[in-house]
Amino acid sequence: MANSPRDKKPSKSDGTVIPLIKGRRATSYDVARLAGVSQSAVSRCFKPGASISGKMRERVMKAAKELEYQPNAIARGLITQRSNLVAVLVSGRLNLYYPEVLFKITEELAKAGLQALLFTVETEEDAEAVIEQAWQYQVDGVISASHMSQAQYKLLEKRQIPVVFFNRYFAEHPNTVVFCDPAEQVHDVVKQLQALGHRRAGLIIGPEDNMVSRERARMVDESLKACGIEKVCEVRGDFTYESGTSGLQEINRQTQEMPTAIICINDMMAMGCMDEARSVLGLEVPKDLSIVSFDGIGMSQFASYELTTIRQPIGRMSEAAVRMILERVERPDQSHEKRVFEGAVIPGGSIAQAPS
Amino acid sequence: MANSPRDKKPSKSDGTVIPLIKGRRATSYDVARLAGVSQSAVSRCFKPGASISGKMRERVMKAAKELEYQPNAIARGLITQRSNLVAVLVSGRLNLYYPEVLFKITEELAKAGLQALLFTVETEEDAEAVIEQAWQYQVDGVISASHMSQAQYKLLEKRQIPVVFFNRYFAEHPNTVVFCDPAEQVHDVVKQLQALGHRRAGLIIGPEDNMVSRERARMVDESLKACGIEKVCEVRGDFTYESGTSGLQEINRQTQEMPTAIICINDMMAMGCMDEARSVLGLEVPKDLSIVSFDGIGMSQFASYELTTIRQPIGRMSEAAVRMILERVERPDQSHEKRVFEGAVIPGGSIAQAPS
DNA sequence: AGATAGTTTGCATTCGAATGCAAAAATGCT
DNA sequence: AGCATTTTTGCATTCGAATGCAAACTATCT
Repeated sequence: MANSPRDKKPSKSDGTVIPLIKGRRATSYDVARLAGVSQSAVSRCFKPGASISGKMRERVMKAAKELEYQPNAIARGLITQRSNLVAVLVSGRLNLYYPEVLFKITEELAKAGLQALLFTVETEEDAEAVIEQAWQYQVDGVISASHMSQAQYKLLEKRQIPVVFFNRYFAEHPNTVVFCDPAEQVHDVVKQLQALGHRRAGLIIGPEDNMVSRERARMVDESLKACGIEKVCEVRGDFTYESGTSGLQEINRQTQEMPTAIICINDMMAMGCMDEARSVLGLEVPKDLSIVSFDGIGMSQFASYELTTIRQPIGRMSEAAVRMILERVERPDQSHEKRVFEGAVIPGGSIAQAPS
Repeated sequence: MANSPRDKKPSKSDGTVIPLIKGRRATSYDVARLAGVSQSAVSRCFKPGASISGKMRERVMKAAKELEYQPNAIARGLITQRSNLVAVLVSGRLNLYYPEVLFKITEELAKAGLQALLFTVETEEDAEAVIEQAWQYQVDGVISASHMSQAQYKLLEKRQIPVVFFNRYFAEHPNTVVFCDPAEQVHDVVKQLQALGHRRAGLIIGPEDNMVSRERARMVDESLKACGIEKVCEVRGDFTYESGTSGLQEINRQTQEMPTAIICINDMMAMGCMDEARSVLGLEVPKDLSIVSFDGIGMSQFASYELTTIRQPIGRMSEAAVRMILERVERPDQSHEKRVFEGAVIPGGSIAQAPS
């Protein structure tokens, strides 16, 4: 066993370097042979901070360049127990909040030298399968912006895979979270509505099991109460545009007299709501109906909508999520942290004086 | 060397199974030990179609379940030379065509047991870095829906990494491609414009280096010529909403008299264009200005826009792309294939009789 | 120069699963 | 039962990089 395994490969024993067989990629052994050094030296050249002399580094790098050598991340992962892969769980549903988050997170991960392994998750059953997949791939961490049950979270915890929740968390459990708390802004916006003479509002909320929706709805309820605005109706949607349109119809059906303001729990539904109001119910927005919402996705500011909405600082939140995953990977036993960002009101053109 | 390496791990030599040290994941050796079989047997149990008896499978599976064993995809990848990872290159720019494609592709990959390694690419320099990353991760293939130079493609080819291009290709090179060719539909739409009395059209195209834009523009030019519609103006955008708004402004500036129809090379720009026409230039769409475009993204059918657009069958195209990657991975020497899908006109409310 | 401390380097082993080969077991056939 | 086949199983090795340890250098100081 004194010989390196590579010596069994076709190579003249006199040390002459033979060309790589077509398609085989250069390994650290190939580079070592060409540079006339040991494989360990090659390895160390590619490890920042390793003990290596300038001369050696130069020789190795030259050989590496010649062979177009790049360390094999898979093999590295095997030995270091770090894959540098992070599973990112998002919903594929057409709620355009997700792509924005996803792209931001991917970018931030890339900056930190990590790769995003993308999973789309629609239900908790999906999450089940996804978690197993992620586990097989030895992901260093999981950023979850989509469904995940408590049991599933516990499983990941037990397996010591750090999880960062993006805009969701389990109150009963310590967990690492990035969150946007728009309480303040909700209050501002509702006060604005009040000042504009609104006394009756409708609410379009999200799925029952969705925590963001529940929280936002709670804040809205509180603020409405505090401002003396009556909630005349509450209907449930699923965050999509379509459920915004049907939501408004539903409100229209359930009330004898339409409320003067609609609060939607996310922008997509608000857009559906606005379109429905204008093109089907023949209402003018904001003259006849004011609409406000949450998220502040890019689209919400298109001239057709110009929503008054409460923006989440997605960029900062994504950055935070990646930082936190990194930290938890480095120091898994560190205690959990919750980073809560404020929202910000984007004053749009979707609210106005209440009609009399 | 007669002992399995695992025997060096803390385990009583009498064969008693000791509990896993906290956090260490079970390996095939652990399962083998617990089940009293060899590691190879365990491995074979998880390989579909391997030669194994029912009794053996049962025993192993029981032990595997107990230890929550799942094969380590990283280690497997190392020995099989297949990572089951596919790099997906998209643009992170706010062109909402990408998220749709991305989510579809991810879903299809998952069905085939592959994982999407997500990369956002804005420029060819980005592509450079991304290709190196992908190479390090031993991806089995690349699906590129974003920037990639010919040199970069050649590099991947040389490294024997199959590439499937999504809506782009190099004419000078054999390559595997999924493409949407809307020539027929362009002709239909332009004829419709003609029938509606349009004689002067403006064109908002995409970046010069973008092949989809070039091709679409070429088809539009041809059809316009064939239908006797004059192209009064052509301005360049970058596929974003904003470049649609500024594009229309530019057209307004460049022409003494506005054209009666605008053809946008993608939906996002068309939406910007439409909003600008309505809210800034005070034009009614479609009464004063007809707008048509390409892609058929979800948003384009929102009631505020209802674009007449030429849809790409993204679902089928994504499925095809994944199939093709799989095929090329299985049989790398197979000749290339180009799958060309027709577009489909979505008749919207964004065109009407030309004003006199 | 010689002793000492500090760097660099190479050796050998390790990560966890897959697989060619040969041995062992099960099956079929006379 | 005896022999030939076929199917299962285990052994030993392999994939490619990282790393603890000891050996081989360098640099420093007296």
